[in-house]
Amino acid sequence: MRGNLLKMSGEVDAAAPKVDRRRAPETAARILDSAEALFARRGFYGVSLRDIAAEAGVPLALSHYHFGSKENLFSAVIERRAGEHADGIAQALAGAMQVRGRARVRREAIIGALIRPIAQRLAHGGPGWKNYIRLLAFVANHPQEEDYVSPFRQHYDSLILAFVQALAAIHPEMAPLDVQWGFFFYQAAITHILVESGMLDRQSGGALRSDDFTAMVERLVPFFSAGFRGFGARD
Amino acid sequence: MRGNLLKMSGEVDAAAPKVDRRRAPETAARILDSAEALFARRGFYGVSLRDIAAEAGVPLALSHYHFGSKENLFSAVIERRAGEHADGIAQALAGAMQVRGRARVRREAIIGALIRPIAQRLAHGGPGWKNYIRLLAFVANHPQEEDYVSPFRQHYDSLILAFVQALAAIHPEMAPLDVQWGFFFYQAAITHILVESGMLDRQSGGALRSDDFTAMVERLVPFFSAGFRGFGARD
DNA sequence: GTCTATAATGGGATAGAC
DNA sequence: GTCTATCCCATTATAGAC
Repeated sequence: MRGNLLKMSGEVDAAAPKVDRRRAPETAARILDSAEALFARRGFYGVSLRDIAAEAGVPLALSHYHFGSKENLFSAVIERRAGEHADGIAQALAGAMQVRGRARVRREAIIGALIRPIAQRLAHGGPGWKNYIRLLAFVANHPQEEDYVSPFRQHYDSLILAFVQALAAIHPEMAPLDVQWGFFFYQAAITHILVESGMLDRQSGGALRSDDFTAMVERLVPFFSAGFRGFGARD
Repeated sequence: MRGNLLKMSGEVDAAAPKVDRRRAPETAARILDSAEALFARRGFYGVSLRDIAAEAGVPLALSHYHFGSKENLFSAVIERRAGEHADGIAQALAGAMQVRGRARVRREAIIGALIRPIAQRLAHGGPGWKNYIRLLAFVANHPQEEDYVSPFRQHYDSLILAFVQALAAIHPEMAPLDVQWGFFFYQAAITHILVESGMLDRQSGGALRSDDFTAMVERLVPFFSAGFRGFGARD
């Protein structure tokens, strides 16, 4: 109704106002960024591909062109950063396992090796990393039977196992199952904290802020380290 | 096509096979039960009113007749048990505040007063209570800006505040903000544990079960009690 | 209060021009 | 690679018979 009548004017529209953004990688990245941000806030079912495309400023069809389906897009969001994220934590753990000294010092190094790389990325990784970490926590709080959770599981289960083994190694006086329970409590707390539900901010009347990760880490490590003492860890 | 042709036979269908379930309260309760179970597993957006009606064995229209909208139904699910649930916890806290003895004993009484009534309902409250508690944890892990979260907030914020004040009262040697951080960590861990994401079961290879709430409570209370010692609580 | 039918909208996905 | 238009189905919600 509009284009056909003007077709005959040929290629005169050289100085077209529309930017030429025929660059697939950039477009795909924009879609991933938007999906990351929206999935992190409202979950897999709470976001439509239309929402994501609108946020990215691209037509709906491009999300299908680049990723095929909504589930694939979700997986791609996880995959984009999973390796780098897990590697950073694994390196921190490796460093912590070299720490020598009293049991308490070594234990706190290991405990800190999980949360410190995460806090670092939250503070200096930019908005993409913030959204990614929030999304990971969000997914970890969902039933693991859900299909879309599987890419998350594959990357992080072995990582957690390595932490439990490292703690068990420096605490031979503890029952291994108690080590596992303790680390599960720690992991559980982190998982809730990182979704930034806003509960702490509200309940404290603003005195404590759940996005003040520096303050949070400084409390988290000694608190959970002391928790292991409650299970008979020597110091 | 079917009913009209037989209409003339009058009221001979006295022994009709279909049960007369013209009892609104029972039907409404069935819808609430199904909604509770499904929302607890897949969240607000992950469940359709069709899913709920099918699970309840009632026509779709009845969910609108009894509750008006999906959001209202969600609120009704929360409201049905919120008072009884919160009262049980408040009573447990009141009992814990009467406990005398060493600081550690009194502190563990308060810490246990949050999780014990919940574990009790999980063990003996029947499937409805199990689903309800899982749903509460699920909601607590969602951004508090979401509209459907507000009925949750209204019931539980003041409850948590009472716990923090009770702990602060028996630990005047602690900085009040540290008490608040510690209880937030505790609450955060519980919030993740109660969604039963299945992480513990998988990571432990089945050695630990996140639905073994008796074992969990016996570990949870001493662990988090010890955590407060890491913040300088006397024992 | 219950139930069938349908309205009205939004969802994921695709065809085909450019 | 990009974009418009559209298919087809699921969704919430309502109208109206019983």
